[in-house]
Amino acid sequence: MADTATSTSTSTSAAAAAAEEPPPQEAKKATEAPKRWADLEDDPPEEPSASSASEEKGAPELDVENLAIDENRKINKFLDEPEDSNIKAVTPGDTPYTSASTFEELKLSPELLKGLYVEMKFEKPSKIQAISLPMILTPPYMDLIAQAHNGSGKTTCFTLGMLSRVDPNLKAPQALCICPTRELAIQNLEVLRKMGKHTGITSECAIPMDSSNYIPIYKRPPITAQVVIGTPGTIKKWMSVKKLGVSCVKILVFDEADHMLAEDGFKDDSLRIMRDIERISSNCQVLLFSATFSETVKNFVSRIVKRDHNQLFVKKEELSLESVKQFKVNVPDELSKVLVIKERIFEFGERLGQTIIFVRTRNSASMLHKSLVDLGYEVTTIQGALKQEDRDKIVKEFKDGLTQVLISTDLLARGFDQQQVNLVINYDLPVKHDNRTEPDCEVYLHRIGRAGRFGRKGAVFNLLSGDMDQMIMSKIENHFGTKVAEVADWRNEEDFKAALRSAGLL
DNA sequence: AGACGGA
Repeated sequence: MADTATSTSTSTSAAAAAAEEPPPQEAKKATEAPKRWADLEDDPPEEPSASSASEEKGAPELDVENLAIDENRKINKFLDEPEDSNIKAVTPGDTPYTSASTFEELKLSPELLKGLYVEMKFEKPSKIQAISLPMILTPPYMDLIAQAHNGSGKTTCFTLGMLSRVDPNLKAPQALCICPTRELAIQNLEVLRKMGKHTGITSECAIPMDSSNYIPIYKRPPITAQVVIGTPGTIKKWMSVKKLGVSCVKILVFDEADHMLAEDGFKDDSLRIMRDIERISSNCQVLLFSATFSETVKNFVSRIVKRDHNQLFVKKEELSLESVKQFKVNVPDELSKVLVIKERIFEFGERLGQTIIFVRTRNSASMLHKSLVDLGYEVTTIQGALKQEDRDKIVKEFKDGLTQVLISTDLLARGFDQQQVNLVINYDLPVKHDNRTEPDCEVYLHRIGRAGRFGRKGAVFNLLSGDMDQMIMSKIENHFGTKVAEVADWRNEEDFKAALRSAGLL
């Protein structure tokens, strides 16, 4: 699996190691030796303005806050690696974190190492893991805001963090992870159970029970699982009826944190949970993970966590995955979108791997579903109004490879990990809920990240009908500083072939 | 609008 993303020595770090002139007897291993980030500051000189957090260009109005937060921090370097380039690390003071080139360096338990190597088949930490895990696992266990590319292994970071900080002998909830969807909670729990298989650590999913075997929480015994992963409503509920005690919780994770802490409906519950836990368990470590943190959210969340915290950020221009080729397809009207899918994409059949088609509303999900089924295609559709049993079934069928094409609302836009997905189709572009003429660039990035997991090849087709779509698309391109190639003629099969070929899918 | 709950 490419999550074991290689490279511990890069051109920059090798150059830096050479520059520091290690003692002769160690020279041979110089590029492998653990390096303090501070050792790497002789990297390509940063612009003077980049030496403080105010380097965020075009945001002078944020400077005061940024400086207040960051003046005692140190920007260590712009890490430079192909698969996860330019992660900017900011740590308070001089905390000497060492990037971990192996899992052994992290002093994990033998049981956990076994899970990593045998169950997960990992070899060494990916970039984001190498940087974030020492921050997570080293006392004084500071809070962390971590941004990293889609499919780069964020889940492993916080899952490993939770598993290694739990005391196996203490039978009480010690780690909590909060996710925006039930599907993501389930998926994260599956990863944690697999990784922690040999540790004996217990875990439970905090999502609403399906109607069939429903037992109200107040009739159930208190939760004793050591790790609890779930959705905010249910976790809040369990806490409020005293079935989920948090006095022993020492690590609290927000997956898709920008969404959890900024979005109405999530924000209140998330903050409430965080405050309640911090009141009872004062030194609880908070980890915020996401592929996206818009400037405003970044600013907001850095004030939510403790003043002394670590940050890892990626420039938005560097966030689009190189391995996933994006295309735009101009079509005359909504109806021809179905034709494009039918005649220009489905014609390639299973050669493209699995496909997710994103739509804006539940309604258009149903409509598109019906259109494609009427044309004789086998597609499934998932959205939040379905019964949990049906949601589970559809996800399972897709993950088992039994279905090829899945229509989804933004329910699956974030975090959904299915490595066989090579193609993402934006049937509707992601737009802001309060202003549909503006793109939602964060959602766009998450959607396209469903393809090309762990560095695999992938393609995205954005179906555009009309001037509005084209304008929104160009705003997305401007935001990420990318040029999205155009499929010249939607009726021309060769144009699509060429696109898919250039994406490496044919 | 869609996700989160639970009335």
